[in-house]
Amino acid sequence: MPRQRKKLGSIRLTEVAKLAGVSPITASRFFRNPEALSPAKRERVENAARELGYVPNLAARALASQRTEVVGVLIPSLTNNVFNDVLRGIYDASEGSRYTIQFVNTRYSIFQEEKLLRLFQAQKPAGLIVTGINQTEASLNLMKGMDCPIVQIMELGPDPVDMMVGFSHYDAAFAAVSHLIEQGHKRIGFIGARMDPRVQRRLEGYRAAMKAANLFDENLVLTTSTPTAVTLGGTLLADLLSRAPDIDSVFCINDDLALGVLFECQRRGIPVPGRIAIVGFNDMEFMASAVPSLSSVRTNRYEMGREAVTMLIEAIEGRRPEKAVVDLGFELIIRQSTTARYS
Amino acid sequence: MPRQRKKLGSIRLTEVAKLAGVSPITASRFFRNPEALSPAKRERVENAARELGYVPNLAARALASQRTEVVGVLIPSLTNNVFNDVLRGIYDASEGSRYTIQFVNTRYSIFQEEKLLRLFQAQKPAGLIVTGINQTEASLNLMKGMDCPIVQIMELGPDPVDMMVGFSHYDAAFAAVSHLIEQGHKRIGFIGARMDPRVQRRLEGYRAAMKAANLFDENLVLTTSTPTAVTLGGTLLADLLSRAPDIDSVFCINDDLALGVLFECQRRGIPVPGRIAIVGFNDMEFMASAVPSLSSVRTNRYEMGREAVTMLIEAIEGRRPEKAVVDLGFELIIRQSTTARYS
DNA sequence: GGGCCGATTGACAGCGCTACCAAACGTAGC
DNA sequence: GCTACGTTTGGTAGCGCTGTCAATCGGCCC
Repeated sequence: MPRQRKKLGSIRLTEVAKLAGVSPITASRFFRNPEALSPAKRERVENAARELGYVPNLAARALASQRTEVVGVLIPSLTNNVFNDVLRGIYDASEGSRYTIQFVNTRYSIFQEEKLLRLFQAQKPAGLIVTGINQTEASLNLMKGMDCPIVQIMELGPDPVDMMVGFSHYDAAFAAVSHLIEQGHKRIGFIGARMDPRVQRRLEGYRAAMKAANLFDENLVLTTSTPTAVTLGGTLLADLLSRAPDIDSVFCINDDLALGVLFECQRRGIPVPGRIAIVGFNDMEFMASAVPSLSSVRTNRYEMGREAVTMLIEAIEGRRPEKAVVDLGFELIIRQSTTARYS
Repeated sequence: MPRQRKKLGSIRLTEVAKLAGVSPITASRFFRNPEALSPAKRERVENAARELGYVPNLAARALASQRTEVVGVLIPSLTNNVFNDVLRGIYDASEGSRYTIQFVNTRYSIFQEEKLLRLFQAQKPAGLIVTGINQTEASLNLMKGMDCPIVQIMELGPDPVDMMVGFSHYDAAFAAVSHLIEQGHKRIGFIGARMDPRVQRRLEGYRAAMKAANLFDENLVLTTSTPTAVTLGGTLLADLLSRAPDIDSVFCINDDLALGVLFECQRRGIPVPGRIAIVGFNDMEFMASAVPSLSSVRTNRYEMGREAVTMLIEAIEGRRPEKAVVDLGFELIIRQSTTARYS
């Protein structure tokens, strides 16, 4: 005796096929590769689908085809505004494509990342976007074993798992600090928070630029593992000033810290840039508005997201981009906080 | 003749069952409702699964069970930092649960929202979180027809589709403006951007408070449909000043605008709060850091995300929360920008 | 007209899991 | 010991779609 199963009222592909007068498989093809149908049938199926309001069952499709149309995105933080912009680029560029973005938060933990990677692996995603180049050995093996394209974003490195879109944090920091040096600054402080791998590389860039000019002094470097915040910028400046009162400028590893530093200067009546010059990193929108306007290193975060998805989708669909590694560069944006000596 | 299908090497439930010496269906039960198994078998299945590194195939599960463990989230913007905090709360609270968050961006369009809702409907999500209470008629019907719990977030209204977590934007704005009035301000400007439904309600709150004090003047209200930005705050203040040079304070519908207003005042040498007092909205982290520190209305965005998911999951699992509508309130945070007359 | 080839179309089976019911297994009461 | 009842376990079928290969069709050349 046949057991009754709750029959969902939703329209199946078979119904569409019946209405269109074709076989189910032909209807199926219409949704995956319309070009393969003769114009007549194509139109018939299209009309039938529209008439019935057919929506494919993705679970069934995934089960039958052994793959999904999900692009997994592993991002270390939702608090850090930088990733907002990246995500926005990712979502914008994926819109209109057949792919669905599924993003997860690694919380700056490579072990969490590994765990999530394992989860994704089981889901057989169409592609993967991962942040950075510092993965665990196991994660790297996992990624190499997955037969889907992968883009590493945010930075560049010598051994891409597959593809890469980023820029050199080292070079960017080097350029920012060099600018300060050119402006005649000698006691350039470094203020860093969170200290994730990319921030570490900015520190290396700072160190290299300072050493090259024979200006490096460990006392000028102040870092903390605390998550970044505007308020923290003020606190860190206070700490740095008590340790090295003679600083004449500060390189902040992001704009929130830079803004906090500016506010702390205002609070203490320290002229910016007269007494202390400030450079931030990322060039968030508010940097141009501040008084004085704040110099920063513009990074192409939105474009990074866009480019990563675009490359990924091309690769998924068999059109691998010529260049597997894309350097989106950076731009030093010089504003009043490092030039005008007006205050 | 049997057609060969690419046999994926991944371990299936059957393998686990075999190793554990139970039937597949028993193994299946272990993952969905371990309590139903006898302790002995439970352990056997658990060990077998661990040994084989079994990960369930979600597509097959979804197909067989006719439901997914996906929670859909419809958010109007990724640019607006407010939604960051909400999303963060959503992700944090869903972590550790079996549910996966799938979020989409409506771009402040109720038609885009309707389209996405339709998409979700086909996916049979376990639950849904939607922003606000202004949906199209079709969207509302769609939602009522879906047999999954739904939480509307960000604001409150008289007719919840199902559940609601938010606060009164009207009351919050009313409180902020009343505070300015109490401080003796009479020419209180209103600066608004984007003007989405929630911002509209803040405008209504402003209008009501001003009218109640007999201070309302249409010339004091400056709005634009442009997306919000710090720079925009400065521009809008400039516009407002040229239209109503006698304003003694400004209520900004968010903190970015408030910061822009502060910067513009600094640029023009206008003392804050001496000549112009400023109140923002949301109480972002930087408000406390600014010089002078900026008053604002604290809204519980992170908690809103958390609460929404928590209620949703409870409801999905059959434990409907007692209160279907949760008011998370707001708090007026008074700082120097509306009190200290020091500058 | 026949044969060949590429373009379309279709039949069949099965992806991995769970809903449904039935059977087996306790356990308590008489 | 037997029945009654609740608990645990298993068998069967099928969720809706697509991979694989075979069959059919149409056009073209000789």
